Amino acid sequence: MGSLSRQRPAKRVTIKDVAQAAGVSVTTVSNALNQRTEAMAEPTLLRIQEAIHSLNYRPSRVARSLVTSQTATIGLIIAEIETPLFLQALHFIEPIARNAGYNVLLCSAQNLADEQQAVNLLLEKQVDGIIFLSTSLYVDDEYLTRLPLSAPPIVIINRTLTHPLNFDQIHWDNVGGTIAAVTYLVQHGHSRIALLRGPASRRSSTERLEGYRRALQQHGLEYNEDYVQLADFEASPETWVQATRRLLAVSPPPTAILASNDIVAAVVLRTLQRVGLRVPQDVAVIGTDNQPFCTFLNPALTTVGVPIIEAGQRAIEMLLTRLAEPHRPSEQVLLPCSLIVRESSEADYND
Amino acid sequence: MGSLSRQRPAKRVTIKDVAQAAGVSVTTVSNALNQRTEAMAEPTLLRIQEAIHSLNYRPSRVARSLVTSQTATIGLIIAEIETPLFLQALHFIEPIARNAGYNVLLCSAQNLADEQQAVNLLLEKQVDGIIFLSTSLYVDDEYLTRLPLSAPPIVIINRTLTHPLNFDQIHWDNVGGTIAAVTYLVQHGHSRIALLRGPASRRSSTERLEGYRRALQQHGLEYNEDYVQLADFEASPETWVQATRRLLAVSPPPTAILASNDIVAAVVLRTLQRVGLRVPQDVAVIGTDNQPFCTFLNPALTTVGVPIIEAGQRAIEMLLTRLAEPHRPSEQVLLPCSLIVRESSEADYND
DNA sequence: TTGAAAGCGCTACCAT
DNA sequence: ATGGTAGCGCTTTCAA
Repeated sequence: MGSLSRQRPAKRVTIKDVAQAAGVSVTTVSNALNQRTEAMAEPTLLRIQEAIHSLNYRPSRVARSLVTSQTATIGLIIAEIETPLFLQALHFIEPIARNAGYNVLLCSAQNLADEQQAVNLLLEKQVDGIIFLSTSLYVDDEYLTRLPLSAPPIVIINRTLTHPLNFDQIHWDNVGGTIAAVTYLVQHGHSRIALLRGPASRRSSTERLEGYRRALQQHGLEYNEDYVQLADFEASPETWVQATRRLLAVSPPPTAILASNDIVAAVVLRTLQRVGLRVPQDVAVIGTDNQPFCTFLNPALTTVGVPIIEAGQRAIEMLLTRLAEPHRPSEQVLLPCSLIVRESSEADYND
Repeated sequence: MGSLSRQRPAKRVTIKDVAQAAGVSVTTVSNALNQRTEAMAEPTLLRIQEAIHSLNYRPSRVARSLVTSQTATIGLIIAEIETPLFLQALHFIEPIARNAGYNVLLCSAQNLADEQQAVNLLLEKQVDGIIFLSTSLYVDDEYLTRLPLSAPPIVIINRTLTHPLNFDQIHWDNVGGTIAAVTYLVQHGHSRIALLRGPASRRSSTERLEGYRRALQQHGLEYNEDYVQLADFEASPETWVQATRRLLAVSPPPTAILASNDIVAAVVLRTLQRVGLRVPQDVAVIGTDNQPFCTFLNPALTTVGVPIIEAGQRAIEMLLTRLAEPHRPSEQVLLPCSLIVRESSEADYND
């Protein structure tokens, strides 16, 4: 835990001090603090408020939590805190939680060990609920089956559980999103559609590849492995450039490229433009994630949106619902990934 | 506070249960939990560990906090949580805090009322320290002069205080950053340098305008008000396009444009390219903030970096230092804003 | 080497 | 309409 050796400059003003100053009992002060004022004499309440003011008193939630065993805080364990997309979810989760009277205690966790430590900590701090915002990397969740009975409710976003666990869960439909993108391209006359796939270690990459294959099949197009190249979004941009060049070297070259995420797509855009190809007239480009910067690329990037905001909102709402109704059956939600059409795909083909 | 009416499914296992199971006193268990094991008999310790394991016990930090009056958590009040740049600071603050044994409790605050509420909450939750990550909007901080003596130490990032308050503070040098950008442009042969300024309500915008004027003067260039247009980054992108067009309509038009932030710069880039101008050969463009996407624009964007990461790191470090040494004098840090040269400015001029 | 008991600041029950 | 008091789960003297 590190060494927490420090003296607070001044002793805290307590409910006792307030009671004494107002000439009432602590019970009465407590009642006043908790809006149990119906049966309270006006002047008493006033004296208490006056005492609170003049002593600059703030009730201790720590003491309150000890007796109520509720902390009014929710733990958020975020795996990919370096990804702006995931961090962005915070922007929506925090206000909803706050409006419901909860604060968010943030823990980032890069791996299983971090994650276990975070969970332990949140249990020790007695948070009222936990949200996992996960990567699509496979993580062993065996330890989650051994939580104490007193553990708070848990909501899991974007994670395939490896053990039977009946938590509330939220996923998004990577397969469906990719199918939507391919279908859109086919409808605009494309038949030579390439996929820059992400690393196989990610469930999301696998699912998108799956969606790509299925969509081709649906539209009676042949799967050509030359049109599928690895563009690992964790590797260097130079590798994405090379992957793009490999696609362009195929004969005949693709007329549309699905990129493994929006950053890769931006680099693809640039690579195409630098060899003199026009987007979308010569090649259409579609990204993945719908990061904010998509709108101001040149051309603005068409992309398969990951519903991270909805996921964050739903997660906190599900948690609040469960807090209100602990015994309701657990819920599984699959959010759609929808195609957001912008300029980088807006041309029709005939070849 | 909302209504927190809920029963925990199961009673918590307490230190008492552990003591009983191990056949020792709670004191001894407490000693074991807090590594005071020097004078402890081996078998006793083993029995305790065994009991902890089999009961699946987690000590309550709430109870611990009540007696130690330390919570091992730090409050972060973040004004512009919607800005990826500010959110990004979290990625660096959280791990440092965690390594030092602290968690981060997050509060977003859009205005003064939010902020006051957040501060009150953090005081009630008895966090060990508070970091303010502020906008450059002017906010009244009178209420901060009236905090109770028991209030924890505070570190303030990016805020000009309106009242005498001796908190640790971190700023960054917007004036210097803009001077660096203009100087760089002058050295590359530019003399017609335009500024898309941000809204006057922001200190940062005012400071950048100030830096622009000073730099022109330093280099013996005349201030031409036609070269200064408003591009409010809170307004619509269409207004930035118009501001850019106004600059291009000036005779003679500028050969370089400093944008109010990177997003505006991206739109400027696109606007220039769409009227057939090449960047940087015809016009150089420089952004502000150094957001991650700068690197994969086409051309990659030269920008004046805002040291948000360093600010976050320094803030948490300053807080930890103060926690260790409460009585050290307060510290004021001014971090440099340095020019990050990329492709959008890499051409020399002679006209 | 271990234990008993006071007390952290509050809530909640039971009195009056 | 208000108060006394037990007790939340832990740490921390002080004693044994």
